[in-house]
Amino acid sequence: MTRRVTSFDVAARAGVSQSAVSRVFSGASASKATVEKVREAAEALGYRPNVLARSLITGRSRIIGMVVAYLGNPFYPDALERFSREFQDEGYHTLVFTLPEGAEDTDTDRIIQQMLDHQVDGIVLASVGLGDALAARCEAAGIPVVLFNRGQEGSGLAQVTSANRVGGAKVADFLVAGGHTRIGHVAGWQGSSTGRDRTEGFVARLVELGQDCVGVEDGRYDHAEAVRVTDVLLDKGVDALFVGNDHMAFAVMDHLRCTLDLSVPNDVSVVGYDDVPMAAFAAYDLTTVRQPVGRMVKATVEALINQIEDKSAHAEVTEIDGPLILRGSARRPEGME
Amino acid sequence: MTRRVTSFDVAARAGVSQSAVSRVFSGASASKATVEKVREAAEALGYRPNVLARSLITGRSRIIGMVVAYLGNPFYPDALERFSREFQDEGYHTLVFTLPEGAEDTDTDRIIQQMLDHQVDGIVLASVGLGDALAARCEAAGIPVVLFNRGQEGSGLAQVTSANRVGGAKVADFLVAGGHTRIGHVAGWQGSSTGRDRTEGFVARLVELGQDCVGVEDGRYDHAEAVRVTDVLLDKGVDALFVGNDHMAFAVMDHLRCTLDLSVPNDVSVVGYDDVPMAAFAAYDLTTVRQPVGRMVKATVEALINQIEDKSAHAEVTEIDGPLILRGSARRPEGME
DNA sequence: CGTGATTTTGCACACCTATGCAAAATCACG
DNA sequence: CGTGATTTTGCATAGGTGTGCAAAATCACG
Repeated sequence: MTRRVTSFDVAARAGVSQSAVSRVFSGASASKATVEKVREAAEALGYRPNVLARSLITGRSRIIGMVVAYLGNPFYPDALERFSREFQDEGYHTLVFTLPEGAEDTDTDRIIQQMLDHQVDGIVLASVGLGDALAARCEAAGIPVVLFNRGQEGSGLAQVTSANRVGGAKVADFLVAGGHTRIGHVAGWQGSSTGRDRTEGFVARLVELGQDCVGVEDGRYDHAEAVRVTDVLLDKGVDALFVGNDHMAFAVMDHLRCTLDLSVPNDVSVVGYDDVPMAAFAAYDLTTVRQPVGRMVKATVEALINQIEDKSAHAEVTEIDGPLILRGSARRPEGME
Repeated sequence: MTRRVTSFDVAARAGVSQSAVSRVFSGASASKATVEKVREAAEALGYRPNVLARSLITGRSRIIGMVVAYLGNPFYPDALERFSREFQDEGYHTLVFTLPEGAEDTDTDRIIQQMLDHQVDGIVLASVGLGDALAARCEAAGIPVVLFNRGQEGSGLAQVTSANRVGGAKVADFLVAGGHTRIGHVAGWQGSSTGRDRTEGFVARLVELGQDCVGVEDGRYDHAEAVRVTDVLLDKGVDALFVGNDHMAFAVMDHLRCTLDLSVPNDVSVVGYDDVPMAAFAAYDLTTVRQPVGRMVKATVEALINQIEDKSAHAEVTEIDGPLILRGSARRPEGME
């Protein structure tokens, strides 16, 4: 294994000083002639700048810390893949941090320390399940943070979500227009902003339309829990269910159809939230509100990089609207294609 | 923003030299007394060793490069999450690299360069879709590599897969025992070892049992393609299908049931491979061969770390056996629970 | 206490690049 | 060509740690 080739080697061969080489590769000013000589020598020697040394001295690692929790919900892998691509295209890289199951404060602290240790330039918190404490600590550490698919009121943190309240309202409009009169809601986890917002927008619009929600039960973004509370709502005689995300909606549909032998949408209409790829599978054919992952990711990346490169850029709150995707799991209003 | 606290600061406060501090934190020998003093001073100042400086000098980053491609198949997010956890527990971290859609050689080169730039200590290639060229180049770069869920014969590379041939054979046994006489196969991508091995084990066992496979069609691990070739096989009058992975099996089942209005398993039995979480969903209730992700990941991590810490450790080829999980998508033999 | 064996410690340097500063070179222009 | 303005270049140092080497300290033991 031969020694690494350094900027000194290149300098020697090109007949210039090491700093000249450094300047060429870090984009500082240099004369045409030197740039040429250095490029040539570097090419010949196979030189590449040492990222570690560079980071050490500039204090910028070009690494983004990405904290994820439940990749079981297919919305997140999709997002993660896009994040990785986008960051790569911007010259950054993605260091993944996974929070253990029952994340304690001590775990949170460890994760943060590790991110600080690696001197990440920015952090994406990509999961509704992440506690407020984590976000607060990241902020306190002076590293730019963007919350993805998660809000936190009054925190002053940058955040990107879909228009959850509006989305909830769209579902209310749709179900009422479809002639449903006993509408229930398997809510997303009420400890999360997405869960609360969707519920809030949904219930508020129902009331505006002169209906009362027959029941709201927290499904906690969990399969088993969603099934359990579905039974509770069925006891109240619902004819339509708005479920807080697609992942739970699948469980609810399975339960209705396979366990209880009910028909969806004839006996009960089901509407989800997210529009994960699986929602389009024929077995579910789920009517749902689309979260525009692509645009959400782009907005997040942009916001984060802005903060990193221009420290004065202040935190922005972005909400991206998504359409209701009409499929077969919910009865459609007359004449609506 | 206050300056970082360095080993010199700690040394000053503890009344020792900087090297003493270094030794305490890198686990070298030191007297009880100094360890005590240094620990105390470090605690008081909130000192943490600078990972970059450390990596720069030791040449080891404690970062693992993880190359993934299609996170659309839920098998991989699951694996990724586990990898991240396992590596974290071992004091390593996971830098994610995503290959663009139509990965060209030039893309591959760029990824490799980026991994070299970051001086990753090891690499996990976690996707059947990754070309041989990538693996070869990683190897050539002198960095330990382990192929996850992907083999490459005669390459001398370490690899961890499930027992794909055996798994294929299990499916053959099961379908024949179930009384099927016209068995077809929607194969996994034949450009990948997993695809080929499953097919090989399956077909070989069928022949052993005195049956001929009615047809083998490459589904290329793709939804649309799987559906297309299913039609081809149906034209040949199959009464059972072994599908190369669960992801395709879902598409096949949707097509059979929802488009063609056939019954699974009454008209056609379907068996998959992977046992992703979704296979247990009631809508599919898919009989499938389980890939023991947990054990596969552990084996991969172990093999990689062995190679990293003991350069003399040579590449091992690990195959982990998984059971056939009986569910409702395929007719069961008499008396089999 | 004396002597040799062993452990602990500090010094100085290596790792590789970016950058402030002043000298050198180039340019513009009368 | 002369002079000042501007660009380019090299020198030297910083960034924070690990580690070989020799000196110092400790230990074992007669």
